[in-house]
Amino acid sequence: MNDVARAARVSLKTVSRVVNGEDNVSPVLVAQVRSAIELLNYSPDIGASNLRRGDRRTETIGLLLEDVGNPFSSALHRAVEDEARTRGVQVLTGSLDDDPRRERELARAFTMRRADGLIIVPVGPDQSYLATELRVDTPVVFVDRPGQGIPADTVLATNVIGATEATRHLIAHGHRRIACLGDHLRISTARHRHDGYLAALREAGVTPDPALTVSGLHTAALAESKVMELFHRPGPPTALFTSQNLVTIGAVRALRRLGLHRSVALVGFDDFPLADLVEPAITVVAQDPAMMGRTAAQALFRRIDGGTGPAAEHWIPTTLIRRGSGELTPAARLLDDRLADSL
Amino acid sequence: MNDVARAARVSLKTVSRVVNGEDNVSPVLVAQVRSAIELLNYSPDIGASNLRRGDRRTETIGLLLEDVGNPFSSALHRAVEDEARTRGVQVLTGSLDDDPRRERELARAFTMRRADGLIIVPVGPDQSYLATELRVDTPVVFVDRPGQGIPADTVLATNVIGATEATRHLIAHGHRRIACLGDHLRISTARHRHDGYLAALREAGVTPDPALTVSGLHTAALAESKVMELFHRPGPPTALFTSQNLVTIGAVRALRRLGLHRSVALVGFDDFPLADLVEPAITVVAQDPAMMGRTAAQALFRRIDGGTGPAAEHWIPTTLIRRGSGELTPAARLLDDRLADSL
DNA sequence: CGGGTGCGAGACAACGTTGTCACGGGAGTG
DNA sequence: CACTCCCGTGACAACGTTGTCTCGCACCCG
Repeated sequence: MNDVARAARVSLKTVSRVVNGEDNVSPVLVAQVRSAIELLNYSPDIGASNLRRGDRRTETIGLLLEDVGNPFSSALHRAVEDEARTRGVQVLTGSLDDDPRRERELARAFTMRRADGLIIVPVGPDQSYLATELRVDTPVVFVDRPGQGIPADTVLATNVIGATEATRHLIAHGHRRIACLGDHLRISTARHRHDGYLAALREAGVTPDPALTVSGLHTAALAESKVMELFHRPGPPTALFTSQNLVTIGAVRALRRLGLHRSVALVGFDDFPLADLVEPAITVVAQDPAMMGRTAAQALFRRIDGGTGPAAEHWIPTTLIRRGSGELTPAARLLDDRLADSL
Repeated sequence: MNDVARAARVSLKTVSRVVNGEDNVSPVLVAQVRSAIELLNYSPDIGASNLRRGDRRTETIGLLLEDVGNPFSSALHRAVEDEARTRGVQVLTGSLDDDPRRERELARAFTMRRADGLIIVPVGPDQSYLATELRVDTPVVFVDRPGQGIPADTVLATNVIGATEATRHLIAHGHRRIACLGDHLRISTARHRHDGYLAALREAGVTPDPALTVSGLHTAALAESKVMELFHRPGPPTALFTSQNLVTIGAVRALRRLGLHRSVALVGFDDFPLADLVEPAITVVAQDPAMMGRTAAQALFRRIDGGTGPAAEHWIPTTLIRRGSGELTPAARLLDDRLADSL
């Protein structure tokens, strides 16, 4: 900027005025400065600018996701980016991989870069570290899972309701032995979806069989092998409720290998691309990750812009999408067996 | 930092020394400073630090993707992040949505934030603007597509070879009327894949039918309708080569609606999740986005670390994955028709 | 015992930018 | 014609941090 001032034969301050589009600079000097900027390929340093400025905005926010590579996270990411873009704000991203240490590291890294705010899909059991790790007045919004130990706006899917609806749907199709497969129950989404499953059973007067709940599934491969196992035991289920993306996919693979994909009903929580193209198409309780991301970003920017008031909870509804796999009845099993025999 | 110095009753410089882990500070003072830092929740400002520092590293890089939400981009993103993580570097991301204006805007935004380097999936026809938009010595790496107008390391999939292999595979299964469906031919990947398709036809002595090349497909919905159209015209193909992810998915949907999914062969360029679960499973020429991202990041960090030498080209090989859809023969069509009649 | 050496610590300037204030001159007012 | 006011411009300090220089002191060697 010094160089620009020299080249344009004006003071440093005048260049600053031109760059920031302030009033009261004569058109002649503006032109001079502009051409000097052009000539020297000058690019303002937003960091140095913040240093001096009163308001301190880096126009950058941090986004801590489970894994930028997975569909749910990347849909969320995209929505946050779109919302940020309308404000000229850039997004720093990081994957947590279920590692609380990593969560903390990233929060620190983004704080050192003076992010204006953070959107977090929390993985650790406790986020109270944020109170000290963050600078005062750095707003945080939690998405997908509630954070613990620090009040903050939170955006959640209606996990219990959605899971209840999924299970109720299976019950309505005549199922009584319904398995619930999901991640560790210490993860709030998995727990809430399991709660919804139990609620629907209770409501229908079905006594839950603990042998039909499998938790701790966090990869498709693991889910696949556990489902295989489930069907090699006595008293297998006639329907599956899979409470997460990867688990659903693992279950589909397992049912296929077992030749049961046309006879065992399946409803998954969280939609995924191509769910409509497999045979049978997969019935799911779809979340709306785009809406969740948009809502979270809007909440964050409201806080960044000085919004006050107690921490809010935003509930994003889920939708049951009937595609076929969830509408199979227990009878289909018998029918299918006969069909298989006839070939 | 001033406050910390006061609280620890030492000079500013001593705090700086402790924070940066420099030698020659007495253990007593180190402890004092540490506890003052703890007490005040002090967090260093990496921006201010760079301002003074000689080397000027923000430990932040920029990543310009097609769309953070699509599987190819997000796999790339993940690999770049992993590579950056080992170096304590954070990643700023942005989606370009095929908009050259956006490409330029983001390059500028990341430059203002003093990113140490940029990894770009270029969309514009010309990247020479980078020469002026970027600060000198900001390295750039292009991925997936070559950039024009500025020399830079480039990471590319073996598009021509992969497309040739895909088409050859279809020819080997007896096909002669093979359609090539893809994005605008001004996009280099689409063009190269089309070139590979033509090369394989030529090699086999098949005269390409221009009516079997459809370009300009950039969404699954558009691809779906164009494929439908293709089969409502006289002389339809017996096999499809789809040169991109979304086009493949659109084609699968179309074939299904037409009831041709078991009789018209299909090989897609670029793998996608669940390609193995649809019926028939989709044969693809898989790219290795993780390898591409890793390679790009490594190249970038080499430059950031002062690596010199002429711009390098890195070619990442593709792999043909046979899953069923690409192994259907023209005869399958007849067989399928008869089967359909018999039901 | 004198002089050199090395180590711990601080003072100060500078990085790129902007807020604040001051200054000079032309226009407008009485 | 003197006075005020406003407009365009520049000088200067300050933001948070670190490189450079200096200083005082303890230690070692001859």
